[in-house]
Parts: sequence; C-alpha cells; structure tokens
Amino acid sequence: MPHPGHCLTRAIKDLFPRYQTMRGKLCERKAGWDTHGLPVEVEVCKELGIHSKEEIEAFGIEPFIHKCQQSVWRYMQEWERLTERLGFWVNLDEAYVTYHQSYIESVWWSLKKLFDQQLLYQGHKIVWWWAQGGTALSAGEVGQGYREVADPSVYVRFPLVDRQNTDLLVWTTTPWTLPSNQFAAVHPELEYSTLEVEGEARRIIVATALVEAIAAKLGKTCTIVSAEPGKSLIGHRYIPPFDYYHKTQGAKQGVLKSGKKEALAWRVVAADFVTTDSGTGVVHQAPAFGEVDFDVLIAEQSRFEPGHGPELICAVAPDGKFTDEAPDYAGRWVKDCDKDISRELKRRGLLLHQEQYLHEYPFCWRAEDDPLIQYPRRSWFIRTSQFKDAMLANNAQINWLPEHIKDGRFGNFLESNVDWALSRERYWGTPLPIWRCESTGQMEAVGSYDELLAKPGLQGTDVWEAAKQKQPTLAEDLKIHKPYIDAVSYDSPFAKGARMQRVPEVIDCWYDSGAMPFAQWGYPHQGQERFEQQFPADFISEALDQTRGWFYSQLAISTLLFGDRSDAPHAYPHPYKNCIVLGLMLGEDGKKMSKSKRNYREPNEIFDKYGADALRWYFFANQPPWTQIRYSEQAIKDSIPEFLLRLWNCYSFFAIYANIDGFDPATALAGDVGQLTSDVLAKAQGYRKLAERGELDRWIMGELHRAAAQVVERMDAYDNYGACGVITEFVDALSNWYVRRSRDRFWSGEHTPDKLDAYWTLYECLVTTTKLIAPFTPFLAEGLWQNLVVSAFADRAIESVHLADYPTGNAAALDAVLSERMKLVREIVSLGRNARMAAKLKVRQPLGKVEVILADSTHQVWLEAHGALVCDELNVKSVDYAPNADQYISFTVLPDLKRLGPKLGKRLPALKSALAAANPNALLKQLETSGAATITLPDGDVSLDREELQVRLQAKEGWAAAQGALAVVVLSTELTPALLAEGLAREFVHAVQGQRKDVSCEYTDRIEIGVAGATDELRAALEANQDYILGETLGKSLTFTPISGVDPIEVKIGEVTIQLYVKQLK
RNA sequence: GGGCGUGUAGCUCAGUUGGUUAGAGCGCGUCCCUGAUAAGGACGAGGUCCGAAGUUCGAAUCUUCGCACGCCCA
Repeated sequence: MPHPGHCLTRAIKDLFPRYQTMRGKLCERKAGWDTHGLPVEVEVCKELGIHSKEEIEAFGIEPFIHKCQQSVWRYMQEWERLTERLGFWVNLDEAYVTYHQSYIESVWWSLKKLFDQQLLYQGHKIVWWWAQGGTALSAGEVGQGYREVADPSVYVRFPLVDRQNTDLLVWTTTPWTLPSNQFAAVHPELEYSTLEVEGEARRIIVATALVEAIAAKLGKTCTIVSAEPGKSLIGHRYIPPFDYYHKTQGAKQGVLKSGKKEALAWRVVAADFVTTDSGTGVVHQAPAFGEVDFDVLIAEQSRFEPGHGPELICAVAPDGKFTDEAPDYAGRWVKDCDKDISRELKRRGLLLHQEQYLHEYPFCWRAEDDPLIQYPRRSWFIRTSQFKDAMLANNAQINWLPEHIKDGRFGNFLESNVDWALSRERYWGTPLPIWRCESTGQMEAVGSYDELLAKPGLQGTDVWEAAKQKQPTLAEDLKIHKPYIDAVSYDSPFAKGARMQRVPEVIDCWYDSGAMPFAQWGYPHQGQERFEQQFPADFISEALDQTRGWFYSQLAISTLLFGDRSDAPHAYPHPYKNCIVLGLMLGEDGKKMSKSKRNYREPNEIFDKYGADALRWYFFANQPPWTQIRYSEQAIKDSIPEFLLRLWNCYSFFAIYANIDGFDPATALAGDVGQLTSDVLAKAQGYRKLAERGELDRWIMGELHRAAAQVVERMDAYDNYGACGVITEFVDALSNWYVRRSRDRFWSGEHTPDKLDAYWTLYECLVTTTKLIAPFTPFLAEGLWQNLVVSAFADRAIESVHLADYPTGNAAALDAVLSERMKLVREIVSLGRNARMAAKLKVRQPLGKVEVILADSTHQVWLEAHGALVCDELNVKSVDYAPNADQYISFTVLPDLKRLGPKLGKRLPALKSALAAANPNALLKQLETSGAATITLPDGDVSLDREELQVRLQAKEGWAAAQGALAVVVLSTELTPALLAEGLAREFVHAVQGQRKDVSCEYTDRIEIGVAGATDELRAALEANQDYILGETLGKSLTFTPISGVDPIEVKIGEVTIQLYVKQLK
C-alpha cells in the first residue's frame, strides 16, 4: 500500500516531464507496473495459508499462477488513485505490464541475444537456503530473521602432511561443515607461529597475533617455537578431519595452467579475508556452505586447466540432511549432528578445545525454529563481470544527482561486479527461454513465442488451449508462463528422436525491470520506431535503495545488449542520461516508515487535509531531493501559508479590485489570445509599453523575467530545490512589495493610465507565475489559470496552463540597476521600521523626518528622487541623505580578506590590527583624495585601494537608529502638534475601517460618520485632517454629533474615549 | 567487518572555489499593520557548526583519526 515515500518518487517523476513538456519536448510518460517476483508469491501464499514450495506444488502450480496474476491487480486501484490525486501525469491506459506477453517476449529476445553470445551460463551459487522449505531466501528475508543464538565453537587440528608432529589449528562454529572441508586458508601477509602447548604432544600453528588469546582460552602455557609469514604455509597439505572424500581423492592431482601438477584439495591457500579478530587465523574452507569459501574454490579452479581443477564437495542434500557420502551421519539434519561430530573429533584427539559461542544467526522468517544454511544451488548467470569496464565507462557519462553516487556507491558497486545470478527456482516470473535436449543436454534459447511455435515437431500447446477452454477468462499472457510454457516441447536439432524441454527456472524480476527501456515497447518484435525515438532516457529517478536494483539492472542490461557505439544513437550513456537518487523518507519519529508504528499518514489523508500541492511543494521546496527527509505533517501544512496561500492572496487582491473597477482583460483584447504571452498582451487596449510605465512596474516585471530565467536554468540542471527558492523569492517580492506598494494605485478612483498599468502589470505577473508554478503545483496553477484566463477569455485562450509554453524570461525586461536600487529601498524601509520599533513609535504616528546614511553613495541621487516612497512606507514627512553623518554614526574600516588574503598572506593579521588602530575618518579622507590608503606595517608599508577595504557604518548611541549592511537609518523623534494631530486622525481612520467591516459594508459602500465625546483637541485634529479621513473611509460626511438610528461603539483615540457612529448609505 | 552518506538554532533544513557578523522556514517571545483581513509584516532570544588533531594569515568548508546515526553489502 502506498505511503508518502511513494509520493516523493512519483512527484519527482512528474515534475521534470511536466516541465520539459512545457519547454516543448515530447514526453511519453508511459506508466508501468512491475508485476513479477517473490513478493507476489508471498502475498498469495499468505492468502492461502501456506509457506513452502512443497505446499505450493501440492496446491497446484496452475491455480497458484492464476492467483498470482490476479493478486497483481488487487491494489491497482489504490495506486491509480494515488497517481491521480498526486497529479502524477502518466498514461495509465497504455501502461506496460511486465507479465504481458509482449514484454516477456522482449525479455526473451534479450536473453537469447546474451545466450547466443555465450554470456549466459550455468554455475553454482551459494544461497541462504531454507532446507525444510526447499527454497532460497532473498537478502531482505534473511535480514529479518537474525537472532542471537549459542552455537558450538570448536578448535580443530588439521595435521600437516610434510611437517612432523605439527597441526594447523582451525576454528569453526559450524562443525557440520567439516566433512565437506576442501581447504584451509591463511592470510599471506600475517605472521604465523608454531606453538608447543603445555601437556599436548603435537604442535599447532596459529596466527601470532592470536597466540595469547588462544592460550587464555586453553588455560595452558603456549611456547612459540618458530614464526613464519602466512605465505610460506601456502601449498602445504594436511589431513582433513573426515576421510569421506579424502580416501578416494586425497592423492589426486590436476594439471595447472602453468603445466605443473598440484593436489586438488586439502592444502593451504591464501585469502585476504582472513583476520585476527577471532578464531586462529587459519580458516576452514567448505566451499559448499559459504560464499567466500566458494569464491576460494572458483579462484582455485581458475588456476587449473579447464576440467582439471577441484570439484565442489558437498556432503549435504538440499533437504539439509547428510547424504550417503557421509555415511556416519547420513539422513540426519546437519545441525543435529554438531554434537556427534565434536564427540567424534574429541575421540580421535583432533579437538583441542570447544565452547559455546553467542552470535547472530539467521533463521527462516516463516518458520522461526528453522535455522538457514548457506547452500550451493545450480543457477544461471550472466557474464556481467566481463563487461565491468564497459559498465564503468557507461556510468562515467551519466549525470548523477547527487554527484557522489557516480564514483561512490554506484561506481564502487560496479568495480566489485560479480556475474549476475539470473535464475530463480520459483513460479511467478518470466520463464527462462532456454530449451534443453533431453538426450545430449545441449541447449538453445528462444527469442519469441512465434519462434517457439515454428519449431519442428512442436507439442504441448494444447495444455494451454485446454485450460483456456475450461476457463475462458484466463489472461492470454499466462500462456507463456509456468506451467503452460513448460509443457511445450519440440524436436531436438542435436539428436535424432530426442525432444527439447524448457529448463524449469524463471528469472530474477530485477531483470524484468532493467529491460524496461526496450521491453515497454515490445522491442524489437514491435515498437522499433518508438524505442529508437525514446532511447536513451533523459531522466530517471528512484530512491537510494535502488542503486543495486533498478539503476544497476538497467545499466547492466543496456551495456551488454547495446554496448557503446560512438555512432549514435547508442553511444554512452544509456539507457539513462540523468539520474536523481532520492533520499529515503523516514517516518515522523526519524525511524523507517512502518505501518505498525503509525509514524506517517496515509497519502489520501494528506490529500484530504492539505491537498496534493501542499505535499508536492513540501517535497520540492524544502530540501534537495537526495537528502534523507523526515516526514513532517507540520511542514506539509506550512507549505500552504508560506507559499500557496501567499500567491493566492495576490490573485485574490487582483480579483477584488479588477471586479470593483471592471478591469477585464477579455474586453481589452480581441481574437485568439493563445497563452497570453507578453506579445499578445502588448496588443491589449490600455497596455502600455514597459518603458512607459512607472518604476515599480518596471521593477516587478524585471524581477519576473529574471525569476523565469533563473527557474529555467535551475530546472534544466534538475535542481528543483533551487528553482523553488527563486519562485518563492519572486512571490514574496510580488506580495510584500509590489502589491503592497501599489495598493493606493488600485484604490484610487480615477481610471488613469497609471492605474491601468498596475492592472496589466499585476495581471501579467500572475499569468506568468501561474505558468512557472504549473509543473510544481499543478492544481493551484490550473485553478489560477481557469480564474485568470479561461473564465475571461473562454475558448479564445488555451484551455489549460499545462498546455502552455514555459516562460523563459526576456533579457530586455531586466534592469539590474533598478533591481539593486529597489533592494536598497527595501533595506532602508526595513531599517526604518526597526528603528521605530526600538523607539516605540507606532507607524501610525507620523514623524517629521528620517535621515539615511548610505555606506555607498552610488544610488543616492536616485534615492533622493524616490523619497516619497520611503516617506510613505515609514510614515515620515521627509527623508534626508547623509547630513552631518558624523553626528549619528561612526565608521569602521575593515580589510577585504578575500582580496587581500592572496596578496598579503602572513602579513594579514598585522594589517588587521593596524587597521583597527587607525583613524577611520583619516583613512577615508585619504582614499577619497588619492584613491588609495597607505598603512604602515612592521615590515613595510602597504598601499590599499578602495576595493580592498570595506567600510562599515555604526549608529552612535542616543538616536532612534538602525544599522544594516547598506545603510544607517536615523529617525527624528520630535513630535509637533500637527504631527500628533495627524497621528490621531490615522487612529481614527483605523477605528472607522474596523467599524465598516463590523457593519458589513461592501468595499465600495459610502458612509456617514458621527463622533460624540471628542475633546476640543481631538475634534480639531480630526477636522484638520477631514479630507484624508473621508477619502480613506469613503465617508460622505464627518459630524460631531450622534447619528440617529445607529448604534455607536466606544473607541479610544489617543487618550480620549469617544462614541463612534458609522452609517452605511444604501 | 567493508563501502557510501549524514551530523549546522528547540524542530526541518540551506550554506555556492576556505574569507570578516553561519542563514531560511516553523516553533517560541515582543510588537506592528489592518478593505489582500479566518490574511500580512517587523524585531528578538536561541549555535562548543558531532569530537580531537592537523594544514592555513584565516576552517562549518580541506586532511587524518574517532563518535553517533542511516543505507547498502558482508
């Protein structure tokens, strides 16, 4: 069932295709379902209440497969619903499905190709084996079953053949593996000692580093007789503790590739994995029961001429019981024999020591009393290791995000590549398309169902036909699954009269998933054009846990099948160019998401409460996608006010005033408006060129175009987090500066060109922003588009924002200087508010003037011309720049370390202190007059220019002032009677506005205002500001008498409490 | 045990080639604004940048060694 982690992968997989589509690319967005594999079988077993393969076979493979196929679709509705609610735009109707015949035939084609190139072979694989159930377990299943147990720990003598009276001492916790011993491993670089043990006749050899530990275990004195490096032990032969194999093969030798001969087994070999952490430094090797042991056998085999090396020894049957090859224990469960084996060794004087050993050991998660054993199984392999360098070369061309995956986790994984164990002894999977001659054992691969049908002497298809007749609803795709496909046989081309039978295995479902780039189209049996068009993919994404899964399976299959043809289209990289590796999502408590812990919410609940856009914005805007994120409901909730609602408020503001004023873009524009680009809008009535509009309009339009350009730059680099940052900053500028500063223009009564400019500017900003956010928050974007565009223009405009072109920004609209100046104004205003706050002067109380001292006077003239803006924001009468600066501030001159560091190096600390000691005013004067300042250091003078120094301003004590990086702002706190009166008037307006709302006035309703109980002073203040008051409140009159028929409210204006009457005029 | 990653404010996370006062949002506190209003804004407190050593004029940033956590593998 879906959880929020699935939402993240889908959201990312949706975002970039949406974006690229708007950029004019063709994105197929074919959905797909992975349907094969053990999890499906387990689900069905659970339903049937069975576990083992025996039980499945007793139930019947045929009905079992039917159930698997049905089970695949059990939760499909939930997934499809999730897909829709999240706004994941994929074509579900034409999804590929891995169990479909066309998909499987593609996989068959690829396997045949590998087989024909001799890249498929059979070998042994050591697996974690559940002997009682007769099945191998996946790593995940094994991981679930570890628990601490006490196992016997035995120290056993392996007498050396050519050293008198001396034994190797080996240690093992699995005595039952000793009958299958083949080698003893030592580390060639470690030092080994020959010891005499108190009271023991024979000497032992152990790693020198472990002598003390072993002596302590034995409780006996050990004397070192001699020491030697591990490599001098290599090749020496020993007598294994059991002679079941040794008695017949002990004397056998094989021919090495070098031409010499060597004993096949029971000799010392070198191995790097030997450590001195525990044991004796000499490791018993039973290749049948350990993966590293098996690797040793493979390495040994490769030293011999083919067919001359040691064979795998295995005295245990797949049911976990000893075979007749170990007659003393035949038919008994191996673990039950540990004690008897120890006893036997002791009897023969080979057991030097034994004890109990506590360690973690895996048990079967389905039958918790059954310990797992490592066990060799015949298995099919793909020779991927032969392509290691090719895969690395391919990988080197892929753009990984984050970058460290390429050479880190993924690169390392490729470096240590081992052949892909392809086959599974299971039921619900793609059948391995290999048929074997029952007489000669020779094999061939089949690349499609038709190819199979065309084979001579074909038989067995009737089994499927009979089943289909009996149950006509059976999906046609099942005919190339087990058991039906197993019934199909044909005449052997290798031996007259013999039949070809399919091998029983199905394949690893990771191979299915990795075949997706071509199998989704049924390539090459069909869909060749589309494959060529689409291959390789521009972009894929999954979470980190897919490194060895999907990321690998795709790369490996593609590299083996298509190689590197520098003649495009199949040059590296393929099958994907960019890969975003998502971080794993944790639950609310920082632990893995788990249903039982309830540390997350179901996606549907999130959609119901906050909406998909809130979730999406949280994913995209809160962190780069590859960080491990912790699910946070609060953070999802916060996306709403922080971004979604803020943008919506801008729209809402526009809508309210456009409605009042009758501003309708649809009447100003004739004909087809397409997607309302700047070019289209430019034809509208009343739409003036940017150059003719006011600065605020030019500024926000510049910011809009810059934002668009930056978003495109970020998104082209697959950086959604950076893109969201740009969008957030723009929406903040629009909301908190443009709209706020433009309020009066919208509110003004006249339909001036300036007012129209404001409408067109805001409209264009909103329309363009809607396009910008469309890939991120598709629902909000579509809602805005419908309201802003479709409701006005109907079918004269494109019907959905998701069909629009993505805005890329227009360089001509950028005005870097204006942008910088506006930033400065915003900083000054912010500092002014800061200063008011510190002086406890409400913004409603007008002040006489504010003085601004700039750190850099470049923009002073411009700022002086825009005093009105600052005055309005700060509610002051005038703003002065740089008057008698010394009165308010002091300077500090600091070195620009970034510039001076390379220039001065070790002299830097001296310069720092010299500058601190110098008189900053004198330094500045020197800079102004000569363009450089000379500082005397102990080891000589240094000349510094303006660029190498930074001037910092500091407000002096005693003023209502605030300092920032760019300026210091000082308030005049003197209040004249006129200012106080105006302050009272503003208080009064505030009260009237509140009352307007309380009596439910419409925005445009006119009112009459009455006041009772005012002091003469207050009355005078209000009368003096009457025009202002009536203008702000849409008042028709202000009288100082009660208004009959109206309930007054008591309000406090300054120190005076009055009765306020507000009468709504109809 | 190995590989990779992470560790920065109470929480979730940024931090661009090493550079001056380490940022954002939330939360908390103080307050402002108020016809975008069941909104909005300002300011403040809060940091041994996991620890130690090193390189450097200068380290959250680079190196080494630890510690903790996560993932993958053994």
